Amino acid sequence: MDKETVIFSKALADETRQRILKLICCRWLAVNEIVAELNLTQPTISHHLALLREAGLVLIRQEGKFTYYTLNQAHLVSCCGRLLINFAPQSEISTLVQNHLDTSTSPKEP
Amino acid sequence: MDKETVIFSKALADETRQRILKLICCRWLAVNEIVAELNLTQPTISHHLALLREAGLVLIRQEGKFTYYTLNQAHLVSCCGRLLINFAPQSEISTLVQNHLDTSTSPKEP
DNA sequence: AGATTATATAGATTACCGTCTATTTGTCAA
DNA sequence: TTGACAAATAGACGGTAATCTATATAATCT
Repeated sequence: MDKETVIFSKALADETRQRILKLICCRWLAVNEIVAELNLTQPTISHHLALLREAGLVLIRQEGKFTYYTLNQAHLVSCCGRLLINFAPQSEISTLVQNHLDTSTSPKEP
Repeated sequence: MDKETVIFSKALADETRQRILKLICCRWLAVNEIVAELNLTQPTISHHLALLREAGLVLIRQEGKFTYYTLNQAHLVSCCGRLLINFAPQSEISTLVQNHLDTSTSPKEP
């Protein structure tokens, strides 16, 4: 059983977490900036960020008293790819993904 | 907010449901056949199948007193694609998926 | 050092979810 | 029509998870 895809799906299975991921998709945001965007308390946001961190879905950078988060796109791509390969092996897209994951994880040709 | 990706993720956010999807990935199985494979009661399996049905992840065919289920690969591909486009727009794979979804949902050229 | 701000953690509460047993509904065969 | 089997639904129960308030930890500023 592919446990990783279950962990991944659980991490995404909440509207608040998807809103957070959308916010930090292509940029680094500090926790208080995320709090300012969503209508929730700071501990709630920290809780969700901890879950996302455990799922490997965020990258973290500490800077002074600020902690910046951004979405780990590579891991998300890898997990979506595994879902496609596991559950849609007959789809054309799966072979595309398969090739992509192969070439993007192996070292470059000389 | 993309509600569909939340519904999709919730549907996958359980090990039992992923095991069911794996079983019915490329074939039609009756409920009692699924029950026989997993170590759970028939109502539990029916409950999960209902959730998967509401998420659009299964196709259903009635035949006499048997009800056959199979994984709806097209819908799974579409949802994974939306995850990638939403959350990994900078990834190479996203443009591949984008093109794939465009061409596979529009009518064929004459 | 003390005050202030940023974030994480602890603990409580409430709602939701996975599973079970019991029952209902629907289909077929005798 | 009755009996047997397939599947869905109802209701109960225990566990998990989302949110909050309160507090702890850590860094910065005066």
